[in-house]
Amino acid sequence: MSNPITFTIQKKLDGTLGRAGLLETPHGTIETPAFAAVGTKATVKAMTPEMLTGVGAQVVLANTYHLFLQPGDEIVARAGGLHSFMNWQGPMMTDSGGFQVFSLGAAYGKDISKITKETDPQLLLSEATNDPDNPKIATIDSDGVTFKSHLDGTSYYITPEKSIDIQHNLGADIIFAFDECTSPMEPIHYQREALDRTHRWAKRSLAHHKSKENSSRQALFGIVQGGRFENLRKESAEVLRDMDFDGYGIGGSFAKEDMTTAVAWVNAILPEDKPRHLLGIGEPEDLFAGVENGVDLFDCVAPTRAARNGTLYTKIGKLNLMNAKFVDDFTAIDEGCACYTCKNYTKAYLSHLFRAKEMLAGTLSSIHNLYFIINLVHSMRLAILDGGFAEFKKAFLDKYNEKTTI
RNA sequence: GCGUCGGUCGUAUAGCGGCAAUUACACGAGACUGUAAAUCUCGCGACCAUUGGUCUCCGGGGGUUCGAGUCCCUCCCGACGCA
Repeated sequence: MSNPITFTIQKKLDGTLGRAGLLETPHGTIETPAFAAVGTKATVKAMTPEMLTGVGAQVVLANTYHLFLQPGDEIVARAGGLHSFMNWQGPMMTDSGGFQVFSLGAAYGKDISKITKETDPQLLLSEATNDPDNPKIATIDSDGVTFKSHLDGTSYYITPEKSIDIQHNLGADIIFAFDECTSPMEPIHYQREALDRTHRWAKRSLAHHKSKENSSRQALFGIVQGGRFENLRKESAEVLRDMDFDGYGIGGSFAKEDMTTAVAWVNAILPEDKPRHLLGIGEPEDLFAGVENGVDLFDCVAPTRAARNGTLYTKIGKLNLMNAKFVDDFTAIDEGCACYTCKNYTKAYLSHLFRAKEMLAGTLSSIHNLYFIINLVHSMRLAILDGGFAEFKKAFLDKYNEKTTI
């Protein structure tokens, strides 16, 4: 049986874990490092597939939980799979629903997300803690997770096998094992327990996947967890390394300063010849840190969500287009940017679209932000290939972090 | 001319004796990292301050009251009705 994907390292970044490579999938080759556009519900919000291509997107990540609820994986299967359903012919991935274990569980109704700056011990809440004001809608047991649909309240029980079955119906080129994304606030005893569970689920996901014919055309990535703890992260990398996954995801939510170290611990252990995907990471400084530490793939909602909310990336930092000062600023969003939006529109126009609540605001902004982030990661790849990574990183970040008043 | 109902923070509203005063929108700022998100949070009379305080404030003027956006008188303005 042939492998669904092939990963080739083209060049390594000297003195680091970084590398540039080619990841061949049934729907095309991804040049890595690469940034995947997030299309949770089989659409990158506000964008058509043609726009995605125009922005340089190579791969789209959709979501198991959301598509299972709506429209249902059976419908997607009858449509011929995600690619034909959403008219995206390039490579695709699906997340397993593991993130929803976190976002609809421990994080539900709370002010914690993928990267948490808060280190307030008040937030040291165990997953087991139940806040009566915000009853979580995902509850974990040793076998799987009960989700109460955020759409209509119906309860569904998702096991590792169920997640794989759904992902087989969805038909992405790369799928992920069902895991538990934990909060960075969890104490070590809970991380230990959750990690053991994630490892059991990884094994079950893999066994179930391998038992199906789909495993010849869909690759399965196992997901490393372990919170902020070095011993757990390393153990997780070792345990998963010894299973026959096609690649690896690095998951968990982090305190800001923990992300880079966790990635470095893990990637020093994971097999070098398999691709690694850092789940849900996407701010420029984090992308540099990921690439240097051996990450090949990223995905993040930040560029598209921020875009819809009026925040645009530029070489000199982020801009909130809702600010009064942009109302009559007739310059491009990001001077010198080659994207469709920057070539054709001004800040004043985008500002007007946002204030007028016109849909095009989200579209034009998403085009720019996705182009910006995808192009940034692509530039990192080129810098690895031509040997100028360190210089590129310094030049970019110096300018990006320079607090300029516009 | 008579009668009725109304005039409150940019706009629209709430308020029926203890109010710097409700709500929405607008406005100002901030947040957003495997999408419960075209969303959310905060601010929106002024000046000090650490909790808090001082002043100004509900069309104008006068009055009743410990206390008035709220009650009374009067004037101005608007809508409607009758002439």
